[in-house]
Formats: sequence, structure tokens, C-alpha cells
Amino acid sequence: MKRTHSCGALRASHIKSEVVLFGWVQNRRDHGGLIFIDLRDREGLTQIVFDPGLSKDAHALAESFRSEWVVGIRGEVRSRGMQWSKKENKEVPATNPNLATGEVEIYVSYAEIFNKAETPPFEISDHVQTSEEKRLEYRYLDLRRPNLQKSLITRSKMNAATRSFFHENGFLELETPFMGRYTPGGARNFLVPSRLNPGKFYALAESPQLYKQLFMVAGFERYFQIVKCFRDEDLRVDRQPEFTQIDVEMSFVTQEDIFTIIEGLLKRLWKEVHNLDLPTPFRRMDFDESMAKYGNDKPDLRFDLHHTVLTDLVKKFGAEGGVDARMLEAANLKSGLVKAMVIPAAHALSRKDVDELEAYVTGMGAKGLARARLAENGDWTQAPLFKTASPALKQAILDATGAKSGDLILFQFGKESTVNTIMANLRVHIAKKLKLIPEFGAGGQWNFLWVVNPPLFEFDEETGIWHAAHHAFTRPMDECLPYLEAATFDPAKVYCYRYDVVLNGFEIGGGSIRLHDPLVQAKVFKAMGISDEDARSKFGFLLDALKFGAPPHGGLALGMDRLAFLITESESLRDVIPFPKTQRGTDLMTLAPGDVDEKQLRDLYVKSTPPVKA
RNA sequence: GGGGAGUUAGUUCAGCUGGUUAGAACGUCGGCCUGUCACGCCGAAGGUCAGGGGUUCAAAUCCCCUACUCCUCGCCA
Repeated sequence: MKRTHSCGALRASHIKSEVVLFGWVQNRRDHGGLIFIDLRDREGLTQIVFDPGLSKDAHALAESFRSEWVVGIRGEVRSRGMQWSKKENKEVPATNPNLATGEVEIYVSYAEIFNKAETPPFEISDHVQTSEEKRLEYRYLDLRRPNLQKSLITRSKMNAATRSFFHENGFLELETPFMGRYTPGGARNFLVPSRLNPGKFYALAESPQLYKQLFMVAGFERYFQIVKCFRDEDLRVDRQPEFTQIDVEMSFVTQEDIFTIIEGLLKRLWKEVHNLDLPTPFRRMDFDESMAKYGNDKPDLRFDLHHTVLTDLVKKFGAEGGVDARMLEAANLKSGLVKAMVIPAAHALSRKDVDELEAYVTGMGAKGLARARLAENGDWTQAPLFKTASPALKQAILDATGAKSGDLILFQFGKESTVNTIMANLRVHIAKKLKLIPEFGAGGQWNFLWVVNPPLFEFDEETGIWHAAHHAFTRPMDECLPYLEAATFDPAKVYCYRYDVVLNGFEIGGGSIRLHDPLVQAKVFKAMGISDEDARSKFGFLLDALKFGAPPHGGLALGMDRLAFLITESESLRDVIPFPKTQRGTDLMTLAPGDVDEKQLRDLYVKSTPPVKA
């Protein structure tokens, strides 16, 4: 028997033809006489009919069929015909509108069992909820579910479209090693002991960052790769320890050239998957604006809520202007921040709602959630922090935030980074609560954005040292170069050619124009307090490479998993990864990571010292 | 590393302030059924209440510890 069609292929046009289908038994409906089964393969479901009048043997065999048995059938495609509808009190077509193959069914003349199956631990079906734990334990069964099949098929299409897009645009698909040398900074690395070099370790690549720059030095001009990356950090709903990037690097380009290429790729992907024409160019926003208005560098702009920075205003009014002592103290911190967010009256959050929000923010380390409700008569109610506030201060806050009577204003103040984290999360949390955006999924809005021109350095509040906010080879903006000179040194004023592409509040990619000039490179290292010696030991090969005629170059990496997760509107990143890991980085199916025996460790010159259990 | 939620039948869950035989739905098994399509009807089986310790006359229920899963902050682009 040779298969002629998939289980998703047959239509009315196939009626009367003889077909052979192979697949899994989704479902059996035994009427004593007639038996119906739904046969499933990756393409869909087809209804199969066993009529004892047509083949007694096949019918007898079908009586034994159970869920998930693998079977093959030969039979004739027939129309589903007409059916009496009690509701409409007349004959109606007996088609099943839920199935692509719903117009037809196969009358079986011959059937064969390829393999029986034990009763699966959960039903293979999109409408049955199963805990993620069980799904991961039996991932190969979970992967039979149509939803997951669809997501992974989409992902495969995305891979294919990505490759053809880049090949059409003159990019070369080049490979880089996974096992490389450990370089400090950035994410924690997975280490691989070297048997041939006792006591030495490879690091699994966090990304092909350095190698792709070397491709540019080598003169390949346009490189891309769909590549696995490894980071030994804590997992999140949108983070896995091994993940896939679409990695890109180009020579002789400006930031804008890179945007154009990436926008072109994203356009292609959305066309391929959703048959949608994304409008380009995407919106651009300065990093500083994003931080001020949204509290992070990946704002979800599908809704309007935004922050207002009140630090300077609070300082200006001061205690004599009626500012609460705690708020004033926060504003005067070295890196203090006071922020407000207006919830318009239309959204009517109750006192209980706001108390819930307070519980949410205190869970992130906030001391509380200061608030002010603006009554119709202009009074500030439920506003304990503004008991002492002067009318002028209140008016200034209204002017700054644009709040009107009936609105609710929420405040956070304290350390800059904490306030931003809390307010950024709160903004999204409220938007979901108010149904301005769905809990997950795009809600019909694909809001793309480039966040550009961030500062090159970041002030570490704990150590009081300026260090690179990004990788050490990001190019400062030309007009900022003077601030790297000793005489006019001011790291806070150095901005750089660095960019993130954001979709609906998720960072889907980021990159930069690289620093290809060794002279400027040296100044940046100096500003970061990296000695020549340090630089040599960490990046020696790249520093050397830059000396031998490195072209100006830049690039970007897109997070393929996140992209797939967003484009399929999945609930979790785990739904677009065939074999994902749990939040603790374990694989519930293979039980990795697992034990190894002493001899293996000895061969690697490694000693394991797990924590002693109390 | 911090905070939170959870773990009861194969699966998803209910089980109140502790009380004697731990329930439901789906699934499974058996029977009936020739137009169902998440078929229907009748019947049955199925439980170390995550593991350990404690309180109590009595623990799924209260307390402590451990393990695991998820969410979240830190971390991480």
C-alpha cells in the first residue's frame, strides 16, 4: 500500500477517487454498525467510514482501533451527502465546517494496523488542557497536537524565508564555532572542559559576535546565520538557556542601511506567515525618550499610557513648596527619580483595584504605590502624600502630567533603575488589566519600533563606576567623541550607534555599528577603566584584526524564538521550541542535566563539588 | 539569591472552621447502538491526597522541612 494523499488534502473535487491515507487514530465513534474514525497526520484530519457492508474485515479491524494507533486505509472518497436537521427541519449538507476536509469522507475497503499504542497520558487535542509538566515529560506526544505542529511548521517557513531573503540580498551564510574561548562580561557562559588540554575550558558561544566581526575584517561584507546561542542565566517566559538568533553583519553601512535590511526581512516574514504587508519604515524613538516615557527600552506602543518625569519639578518646589519629605529625599538621590502615570477617568480603577496594583508593585520591591485621585471639584482625594502639597505644586503636577479631574495619578519615587522597572511593568500590567492589550498575542496590532541612540556608558549605582552599557565594540556617535578626550571628558554625554527593534513590548533584536577604529577603541577602553593589558588578554585577536584594515561595519541579531513566539501569538516561548527546558533549565523528558560517572570526570580533569545537603 | 502561586484518580480540577466510605468531568475498560464528527446510552475499574517529620483521640485539611512546576525581582539584551 502506498500513501496517495495527506489527511488534510482531500476536497469535493476528489470524490469518487480511490485513495490511501496513513495516520494516527484521533478519535473513534463506533455506532455498532458504522464506525467513524478521524485520521490525523501533520496536515489535518480526515473522516474515515467503516461500513460492514463494504468490507467486513476492515470493519472488524476498526472495532479494535484505539486512540493514537498508527493505521493505513484504502478507500473511496465520497461526499458527506445530506443530513436531516431538526433545527432547520429540512435536509442540510452533512459537511463538517471545522475540518478543511469536511466535505468528504473515505469509505474503507482495506485497512491495516502499522502499530498499536498504549493509552497516552493525555489526550492529543487542542481543546484539552494539560499541565506543562506533563506536556514536557511526554513532549513527543505533546508535539502531535495540531497547535504545536502549526507553530513549528510556521517556524520552519520562517527559516526558509529568512534564508532566501538574505541569499537574494547578497548575504553569505557562514558558520561560527559554538566552542570558543571564554570572554568575560555579559552573560554567564556554559563551560566545556577540554580533555586534550587538562584544566582548560571552552565556553559555549553566547553569540557569534566576535566571529561575525572577523568575517567583516576578512572581507565577506554581508553575513548571516541562523544560529544557536547559549547563556547560563535564569530562565523566563521569553528566555531559554539555548536559543536561536538570526545573526547579521554588514560592511560599509550606516545604521539606516541595517534598518532597511531588517525591515525588509520582517516584512518578508509577516508576508509569508500572515500574508500581511507591514508598513515600513518602522517608527524610531530615542532611548532617552523611551526610558522617560515608558521606563524601559522596549515600550509597548499599542496603548497610550505613559510616564511623566517629575524629579526636577519636585526638587524645584522642595519642602517649602509642600513636597512630601520622602518624595523629596528620593528626588535628591544621586540617581533618584520621581515618576507619575495618569490613568484617565474613563478607565475607572476602584480603590480595591489600586490596592491590588500596590500589591503587584511591592512584589517588585516598591515600598508602596503613591496615588492621587482628582475629584470633580478639583480636590485631591486618596492622596496621603499630598496632604502638605501647595496649590502651586498640585497645579504644576497637573500641567506636567496633563491630568484632569476624575483621573487617577500613580507615583513612584526612589532609585532610578527601580522606579523605571516598577513603572514599566506597572504600565503593561494596567494595560492588560484594562484590556487595552490582550494577556498574550498581538490583538491585531503589530507595533514595530526602533529604539535608537542610547548612551554608550552606564553608571553603576553600587560601585560608582562608568562601564559599557553594551558590548565593548559599539561605536560612539561622532559628535560625542570630544567627551572621550581627557580635557572634556564626560561619559554621560557619549551616545552611540546602537539600536533595538521592538515589537509589542518585546525586544526582538538589537545591534550596533561597531568600533572599527583602533584609536577610538583605545579611548573607549580607557574611559571604561580597561587597561591595555586587560584588553589584550580579553580581545587580543579582535584588536589585532582591527589593525589590519577593518572596514566600517555593523550588524544586528534577531531572537528567532521570540520572533516565532510573537508571530504565532503563542502563550509561551516554550510553544515554539520543539524541546524546551523548564524554568530551572531541566529537560523533563530526557532528565538532563544528569549525572556522569567519576571516570568521565577524571578523564576531563574535573572534580565536582555539589553543595552538601543539610 | 529574594518574593509569590501550586502539587489530590491516567488528565484537569473540587474537597469549608480537622471528623469516620476522598468527589466531578474527561479519559480508560465492558455492553448496546448504521450518520457520528469533542457521537450517544448503560455499567465498571481506577487514589501512598508530591515526599518526610510534627501537632491531635483523629490530618488531603493545621505547622515545619525537602523535592518539583509555574510566575516575578535580581541576573540576562
